[in-house]
Amino acid sequence: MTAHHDPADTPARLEARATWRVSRMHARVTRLLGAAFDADGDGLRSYHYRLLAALNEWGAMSQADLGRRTGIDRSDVTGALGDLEPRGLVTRHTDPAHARRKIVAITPGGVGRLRELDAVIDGVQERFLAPLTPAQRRTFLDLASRLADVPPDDGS
Amino acid sequence: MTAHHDPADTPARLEARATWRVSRMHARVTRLLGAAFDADGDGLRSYHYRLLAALNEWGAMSQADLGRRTGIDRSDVTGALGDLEPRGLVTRHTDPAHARRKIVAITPGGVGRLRELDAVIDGVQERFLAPLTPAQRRTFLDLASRLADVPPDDGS
DNA sequence: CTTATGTCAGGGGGACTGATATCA
DNA sequence: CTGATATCAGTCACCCTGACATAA
Repeated sequence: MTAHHDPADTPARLEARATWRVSRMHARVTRLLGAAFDADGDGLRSYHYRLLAALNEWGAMSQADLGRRTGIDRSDVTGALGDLEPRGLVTRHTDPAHARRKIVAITPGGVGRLRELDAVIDGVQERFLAPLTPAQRRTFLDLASRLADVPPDDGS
Repeated sequence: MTAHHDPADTPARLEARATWRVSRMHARVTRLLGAAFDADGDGLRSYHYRLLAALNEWGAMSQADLGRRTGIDRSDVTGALGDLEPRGLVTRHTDPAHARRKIVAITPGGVGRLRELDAVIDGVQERFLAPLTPAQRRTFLDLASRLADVPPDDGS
C-alpha cells in the first residue's frame, strides 16, 4: 500500500508554517485593533471602519457592491450599516432606478469620524510594523498585497 | 461644496493598510485551511493540528505549557484535547510529581495523523504562496516571522 | 497565602449559510 | 422564468474572561 509518503520525512516545524505566521500576525493585529477601538470609546469596530473607508474612497454604492468591495458578507453589511446610519455617519437612499437597491453614502460627519478612525488605525499600524525598518515595511506590504489580492479560486 | 481631502490629511487608502492586508491574507488562509480540513474528512481543525505539531516537535508537556507554546488558551486546549484523546492521537497522564498536572503526549497514531495533516497544510501553503517566487516567499516568511513573534506589549 | 493548573461556563467579534421577500 | 438585492435567522471556528477547586 502506497501510504501518503513524504519524500524526505520533513518535520515541518510548526513555526515555519506560513499558515502559522499569518495566523499569529492576524491575532496580533486583532488584539491591537480591538484595544484601539475599545479605547476609542464609540462602539465602532473593524467592520464599520472598512465600510466608512470604502465609501470615502470609492464613493456611494449599493450595499451589495459595498460588501464585494470590502469583503464583508452582505448580511454583515446590513447589520453594520444599521449601526452607522443612526449615528448619522452614512445615509441609505433607495435607488430610484432599482427600488430594491439602496445606495449608501458617507456623510460629512462620517468623513470626520473616519478621519479619527484613520488616526486610530495609523497608531495600530505603527505598533504592528514596529519590528521592521521602513524598507522592510515596504517590502512586506508589497508582498502582502500580492498574497491578499488573490481572487478566490473557484474550481468550477 | 465639493469638499474632499486636504493635502494635509492623508487619504489613507483602505487597501494600503497593513491591517487590511493582514486581515485579507488571514481570510484567504482560513478559507483554504477550512476547505482542506473539510475535504480531509475527519473533524479536526486548526487547533488540533497545532497541538499535534507542537507535541511532535517539542515532546510531551503539560497542558498549560502546550497552551503557551501554541498560543492557544488553556480553556481551548482542554476542549481540543478532548477531541484528540478519544481518537487515540494523544494520551493524558497525571504527572507523578505534580498531581494537578497532566502530561500530554502524542501517540504513534497521532504522529501518523500529523503526517497526513502536514501534507494537507503543505498543499494549503503552496496555494497560498503561489503568487510569490521562491525568493519572495523566503523574504515574506522572514518578515512575517518577525511580525508574528512579537511578545504582547505590556505597558508594565 | 500565593501561585499554577485543569476544567467549565459563557461571551463576543468575525465569517459564513439559508430562507425569505422584493424588484428588474 | 432567472437574477440581484436587502434582510433576518442562525451556525461555526476562534479568541478571550471569569470562576472554581485543587495542588505545589
